[in-house]
Amino acid sequence: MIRVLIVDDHQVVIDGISSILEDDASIKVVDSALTGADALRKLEFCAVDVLLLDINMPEMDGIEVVRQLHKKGIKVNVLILTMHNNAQFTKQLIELGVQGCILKNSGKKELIFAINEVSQGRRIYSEDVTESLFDSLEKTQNAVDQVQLTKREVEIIKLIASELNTNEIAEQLFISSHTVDTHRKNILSKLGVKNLAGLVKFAYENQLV
Amino acid sequence: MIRVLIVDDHQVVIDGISSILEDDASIKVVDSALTGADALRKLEFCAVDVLLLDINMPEMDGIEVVRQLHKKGIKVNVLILTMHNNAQFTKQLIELGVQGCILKNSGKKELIFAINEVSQGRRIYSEDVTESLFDSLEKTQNAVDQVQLTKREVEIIKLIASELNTNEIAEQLFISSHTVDTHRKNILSKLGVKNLAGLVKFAYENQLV
DNA sequence: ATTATTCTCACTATTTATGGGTATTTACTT
DNA sequence: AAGTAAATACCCATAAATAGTGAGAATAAT
Repeated sequence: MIRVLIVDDHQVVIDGISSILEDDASIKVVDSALTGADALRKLEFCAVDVLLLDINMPEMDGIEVVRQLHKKGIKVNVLILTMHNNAQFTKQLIELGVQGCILKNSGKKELIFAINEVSQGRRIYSEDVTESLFDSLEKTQNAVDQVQLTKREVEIIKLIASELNTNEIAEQLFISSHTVDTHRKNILSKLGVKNLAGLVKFAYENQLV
Repeated sequence: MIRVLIVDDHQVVIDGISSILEDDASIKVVDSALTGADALRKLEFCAVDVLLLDINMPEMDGIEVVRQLHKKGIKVNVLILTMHNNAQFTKQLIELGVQGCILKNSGKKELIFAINEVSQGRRIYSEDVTESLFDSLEKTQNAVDQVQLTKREVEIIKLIASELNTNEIAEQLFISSHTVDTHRKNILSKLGVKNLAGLVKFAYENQLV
């Protein structure tokens, strides 16, 4: 028997999902909450296997709820319900260790299947979601080929990104610090960024780290 | 009929894969190459639907081959063959727009299926691979919770990462630049990093950007 | 009500980074 | 042989960041 707690700011959604899950003998909706705060409260006293969590909620959104769960040391399998399919968002969820994420327009079968998987500690991300994650990862590249950086410049970017200053880089490469300075200037102008921060950003977005 | 070009630095692997693919009527191995450079040469004159590409090769590795393909404007569906299952690596592949990636110890069926999918322009990443990608994404978080940053500090980190300097941040937040300076100092010491570069790195690794 | 944290501001001093030049040597291309 | 790109090096000047120290005011927590 899988005990589920439903969290959504709309009672109709809660009722709808409840009625769907009622049909399944292996799942029991033990409680529900209309706010994140309420969910956290109930999770402290109520044994729950799967937390069915809406993302878009006023005041405390789903992500914040998960963060609080971590802070309080409450361990529960989380299945996120979301309407949109944003990649940046998905990334965050995965990084938070959320077990699963399905779109709100998923069918009854998908929902029940997902709850079962998540309750076993397995990961479930609907195809649309992973697809959008891949898409977002794809975007980043390209820039490094657009900008004509020399080998030496790439080398120096990496060293800058690893927190070395001009002198340290000069020592490591056995060249004058003046030369490193020149390279820095050229890099900044080639990348069209204002300062070190922009440089490190570029390094990150182009996997030079 | 799917035309395949096999690239691997071991002739035995090429022969092995060839013999597997021979059994399938819809796939034809048109040629093979033992080095990345040779593969690039052959791709210019030979019509190929799917490039079956080994990653670990001396001199020019698979990733570099894909980069060169982009540079030369050669468009071909790439299916990567890999032995290990490294996440950082997978990320790079996805970012390069590689259609698929399967482990060398995959079975015959998986391989043929993957080639078919990739030839249609669809994406195929074996489960192990995506799993490891998820794992790596999960690791990054935590740090932001470990370090006790205040709201203001997080706010300032974001502004620094977007290439604003101290004065610009002060203007934007309607506070003195001295205050921003103090925050910067506290942030650097809390994060235990040496300079701006380390700060921006932290921002990136913790999705504060 | 008291404590603790956070946010705020200031001063000095030093180190680093940035922006503007110029110039030489090497290696590769045509 | 001439031209070009890359790596090297130096100068000057200014802007910005880092380090150290101290301290008042607002807020949240107990």
